[in-house]
Amino acid sequence: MPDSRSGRYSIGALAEATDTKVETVRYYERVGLLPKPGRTTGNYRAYTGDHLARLSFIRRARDLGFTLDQIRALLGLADHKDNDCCTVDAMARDHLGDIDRKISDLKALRRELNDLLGQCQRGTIADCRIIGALSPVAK
Amino acid sequence: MPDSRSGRYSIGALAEATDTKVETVRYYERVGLLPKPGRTTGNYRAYTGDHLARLSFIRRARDLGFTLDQIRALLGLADHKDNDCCTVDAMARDHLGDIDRKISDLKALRRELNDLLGQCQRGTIADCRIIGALSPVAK
DNA sequence: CTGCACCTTGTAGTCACTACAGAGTCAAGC
DNA sequence: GCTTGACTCTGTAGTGACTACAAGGTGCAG
Repeated sequence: MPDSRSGRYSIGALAEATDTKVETVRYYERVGLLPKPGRTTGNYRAYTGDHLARLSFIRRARDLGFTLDQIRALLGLADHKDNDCCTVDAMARDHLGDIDRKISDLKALRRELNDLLGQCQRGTIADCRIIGALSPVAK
Repeated sequence: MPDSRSGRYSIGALAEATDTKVETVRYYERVGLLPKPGRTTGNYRAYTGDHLARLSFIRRARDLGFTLDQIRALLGLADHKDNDCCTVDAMARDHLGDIDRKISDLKALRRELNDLLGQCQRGTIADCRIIGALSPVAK
């Protein structure tokens, strides 16, 4: 929770409010995703509500699987409120395509691994079908 | 293709045969997944059929999404042919569970992103639903 | 003998963090 | 005022699984 007098957050408070590790908050600052906050007399970072908003955006987008580069782009777009939002839409659409590809890859993988598992006869490694299926044709 | 006289492969030939980059083959050697091969007079690596078999195993397991640590374990098990294969089975089963979790996570993500996309009105960023959905409640 | 493809080692970069070490700050309790 | 403990600071290095590059050596065809 923010210091009631100044409305400012310590790094720990900001981290907790956004379910982020303190180190990660500093990391976002280092790579330029989160603007450098002011400092207290003791050189502690003092964040504002704007920082909280921005960090929440970043975390939410990360949860949705956007990369930090994509988020940088989204933040850039979000800062120009009079642009039209087709670019944002296109980015989300691209991302959706990526996710669809990943899902179908994983499903194929699942099928294959499951087939392998169905063949386990609980014998010795020498006739283990899983090891066999992973091994090359013959050597 | 192997040198016809010795049945040995250069690193490039091994890489090509297993659809692996040369650097990756050297990387597997460095991290102890692939045994160090013999060398030619000119200090080139000279691989045998055993190396080819082992690298094929590694690549196939990687394709199936096993981590290098898991592959290390599988290779260790595969080397003791009289062990029973329940351990292998359990590893594959665990891995299948991981994959199922990933698939359902991605599906949830997909739903969420798709809902967001359905709301695009092609207006300005100021009323973009995607940006809005990513942004925190109010600041 | 010249060119070129291939190989060698070593090092550093990628992504998105995460984990430390060693020091400083701050507030509460005694 | 002093101690304790939680918090914060900077800087550096580690993770996984590669990937890229530099600067040099090797091997072979023309």
